[in-house]
Amino acid sequence: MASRLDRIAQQRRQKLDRIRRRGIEPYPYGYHRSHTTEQALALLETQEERSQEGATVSLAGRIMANRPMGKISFLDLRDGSGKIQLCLYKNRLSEESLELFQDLDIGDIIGVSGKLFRTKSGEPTLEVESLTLLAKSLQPLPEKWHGLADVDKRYRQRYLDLIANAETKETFQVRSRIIAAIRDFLNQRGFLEVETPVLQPSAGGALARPFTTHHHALDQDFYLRIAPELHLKRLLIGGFDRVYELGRIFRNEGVSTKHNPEFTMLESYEAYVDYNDVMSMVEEMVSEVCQQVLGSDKVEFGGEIINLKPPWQRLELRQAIKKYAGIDFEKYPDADSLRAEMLKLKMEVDPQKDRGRLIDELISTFVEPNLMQPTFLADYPVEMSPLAKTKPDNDRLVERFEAFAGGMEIANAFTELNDPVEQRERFVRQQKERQVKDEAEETIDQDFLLALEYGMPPAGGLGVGIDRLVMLLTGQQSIREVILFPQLKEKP
RNA sequence: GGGCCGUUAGCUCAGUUGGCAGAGCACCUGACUUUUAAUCAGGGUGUCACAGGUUCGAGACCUGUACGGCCUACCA
Repeated sequence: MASRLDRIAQQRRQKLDRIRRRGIEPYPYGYHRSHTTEQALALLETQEERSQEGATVSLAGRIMANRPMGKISFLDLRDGSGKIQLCLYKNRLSEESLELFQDLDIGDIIGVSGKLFRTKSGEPTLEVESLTLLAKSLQPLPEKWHGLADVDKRYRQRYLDLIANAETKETFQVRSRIIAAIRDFLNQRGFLEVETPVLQPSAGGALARPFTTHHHALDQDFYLRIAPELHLKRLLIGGFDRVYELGRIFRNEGVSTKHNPEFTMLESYEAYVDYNDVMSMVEEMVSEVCQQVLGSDKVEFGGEIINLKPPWQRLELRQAIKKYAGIDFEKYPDADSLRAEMLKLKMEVDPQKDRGRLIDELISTFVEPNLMQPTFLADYPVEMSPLAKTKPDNDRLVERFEAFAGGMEIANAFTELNDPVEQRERFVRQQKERQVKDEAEETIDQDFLLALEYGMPPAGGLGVGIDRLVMLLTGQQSIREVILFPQLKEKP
């Protein structure tokens, strides 16, 4: 709503008008800078080493501070690479530049050229000889010393957060490097990066409520994908032996410090390996990425030092739940008996939950919070994992593991089920159970089942929650701190 | 969904027992030729989130609403 313009914005608009009246374009099309501020600092050092005269350089960036000292003004200029001090001698500037300077504010984006020197106190400085306005700022920046602390504002106006808080900028630079390092790791191992549909006629590969949308020309409803899994497996069938996708997926569920409705997932599939091989790959990948991005394979998270160096602890799920909850789920082969046992622990148990979900609750309540150091939990009940292959000697368990660190689940992987008949049975059983409980009906991806019938090589598949991995490596306790524009409720 | 906490100037925050709306930074005016959280002198720029209620009087107390945070619940 266009309410009353505040005082500062009004003053700045007046300055903007004055600048225009003098025939200066306040939003020109470009500026040729010769150096970034970082390069300029390096150049000054080189000049000093060789005792050279300062050459003229041109820089561009945002004015971050102004310290007028009578006939001299010192400004801080910031660009993407860093910042440098500017020095303006008012009596050495042209009248035109001087007039322009009077109408500049902190926050304006300018181009400057002049010679580099060092002040008495040793500060690298550019003496401004010419001054060009590149963009007039009409809004005051957040305060320079305390920065921007209002969490709501930091997320809704992330650009201000990035300007005001160096740590925020650093977090997202690290995020970018983590993702690049993951790509490097997988590419070097011969994985092919692919892209599969976000819009899907049936949302499979995970059990989560999807977002729905509609395509007008086709007059057809679509789901936003909740996982890329079923399409990536089609590519294994098509003959790509190693594929991965790094992309956004969407789940229409709760929002919390560990959940955002859209988040970034890595999924990889490798033919002719099983979940043990994937386990080795995960610990190598995470520790190598960490080493490459942070220069260490240890990170601090929630006040604890987490050592990501392989090998990670391996624990059978059954033993882990025994250890932390005192329940051996193998002794309770159905939901009712397991629920009764959980009630003895004074857990509030949802009577709707099936055995798989009860076990999941045991994991998240008792086990997950204890897994600060990286740990693989292995061998999950088949009810929890309809896409995973059962163990050769036990058809109630599947070859699946989840990786935990910092008390969070960061990866999920299994030996992929490639028996088309069994896969169909598992889907049908799952669908029946869901219908009994009157949950949203899930359509079976018939096209995927058809694809499986052509033969999928035995394979190990992996899913990694990139946002949570970034949280772990940057020490952030909220997923909103590692997503540039997290989902928030619209302000009225 | 439930519980607790928060919302005061552009930003960061005070505001006592209910009694004239405050500070620092930013901004405006002036001084200052090596400052760097520059300094000095002067200036307060506000729908106290919103809507009701109690009261002679509400930023404060009560009720409701919105948004946010934390916890919890939900969640392959």
